Amino acid sequence: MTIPRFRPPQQTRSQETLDRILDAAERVLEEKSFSEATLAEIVDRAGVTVGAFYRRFPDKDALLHHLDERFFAAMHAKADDLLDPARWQGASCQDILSEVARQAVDLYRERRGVLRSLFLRARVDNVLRDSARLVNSHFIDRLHAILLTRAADLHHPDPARAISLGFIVLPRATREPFLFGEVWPESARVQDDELARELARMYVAYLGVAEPA
Amino acid sequence: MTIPRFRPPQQTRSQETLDRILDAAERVLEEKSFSEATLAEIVDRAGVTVGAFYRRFPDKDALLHHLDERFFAAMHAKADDLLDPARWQGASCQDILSEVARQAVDLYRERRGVLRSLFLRARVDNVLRDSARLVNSHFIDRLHAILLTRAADLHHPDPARAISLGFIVLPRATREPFLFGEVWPESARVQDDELARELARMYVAYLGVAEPA
DNA sequence: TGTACATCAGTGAACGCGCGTTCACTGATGTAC
DNA sequence: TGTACATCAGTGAACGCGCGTTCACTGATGTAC
Repeated sequence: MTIPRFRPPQQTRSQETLDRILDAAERVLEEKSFSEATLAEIVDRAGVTVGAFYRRFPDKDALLHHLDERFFAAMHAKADDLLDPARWQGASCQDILSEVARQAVDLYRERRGVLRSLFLRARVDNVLRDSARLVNSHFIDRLHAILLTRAADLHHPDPARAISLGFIVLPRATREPFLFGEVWPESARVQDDELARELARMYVAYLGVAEPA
Repeated sequence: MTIPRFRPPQQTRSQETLDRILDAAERVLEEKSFSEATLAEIVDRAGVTVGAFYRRFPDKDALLHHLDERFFAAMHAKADDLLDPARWQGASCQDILSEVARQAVDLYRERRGVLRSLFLRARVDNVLRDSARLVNSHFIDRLHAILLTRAADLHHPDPARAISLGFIVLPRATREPFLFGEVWPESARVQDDELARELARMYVAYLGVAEPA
């Protein structure tokens, strides 16, 4: 696994080219895996030629690493915003987890392309795997900080652990159809709203939140 | 998507060769994706040459379709066995779902290689996608048949739907780390036993099974 | 129970296509005086 | 405010490697009489 390198642009012209390449790449990745997506197609959509690509990136892999940096910076910020304790003063577990589930569904629907490629590549690329772990770790820490102040309401024998496990299950259950397609029969198809609602319900039930009287 | 073709062997010698190729393929797929796995490596491990491969299969894709047939036949049989109503006479939801969760974890650990390839390919190959849907449909039907006789115990507003959704979440939550690797930090790592136990607990809690007094 | 012939099984060198990468070149932008 | 020069940005044809696929061939197995 090579450390991703990247030559920063010196002129505004090249910054625009760079953005166009990255945007084009994301668009191609909506439909194709990273190895199916050819450089020819990407630069074509960006309206440049291969030479322009290799002026910015040492190789094709570096493109993915660059998408990774952009993406995980955004995710980190999202964790800070969504799971800010101040935001949830006086809110119930139910309130919090409903919103978390909804955000998760939206995220995976909107950025399925990049996410699929980053996710699959993380299996064999240590750089990508580590950044995924870091951001997941960040989310779990912040969720703990919020929910554990409500630990008295949770009837699971090990609330801290249950918060972690529940938060592992949530994205797994959410992203699969967006990233890899629907393998369930028609009758078991789920719309976004129902999915978010029921996953939140499942999480809440699992934690053993006391029913409001 | 082409219909998979397969020339059946006429001599026992060639049946052995065929088995060796399939076994070798499964072994290679433990570590690599289907496109990373080269025919050269597969036939090498099988101790034959490419020509022997092309005597049996029209192309590389047909290999995956053949693995698919073997695998989904086995899964169908497993559904019949595991979810046989007679087997669960007098058992609680808790009993049933614990066993289902345990079996799911075992399955995905043991057959991760083939499953990963079949799963990823199902996104773009209608034949594979349809056989996945069929077997999933079969599992859900049988689970309904068993659990709905206990519907009176379930406090979820729509028990039938909850059974379906819970059974969609279960394999999603189970297979991800086996098929695609662990993207969670050390502290959130889960062993097989705990995973199976907690997923069963989650499923039961979600259905709203009445606590035993 | 041999013998002749047809069919099946398997070999491995050669082919060719796709795709990432290179490189000699042209044009654009910035800088020194 | 021009002019000369250096550096940056981008072009696109050509290269080469990897890998799926083909094919002329040898050897093994079955069948008819």
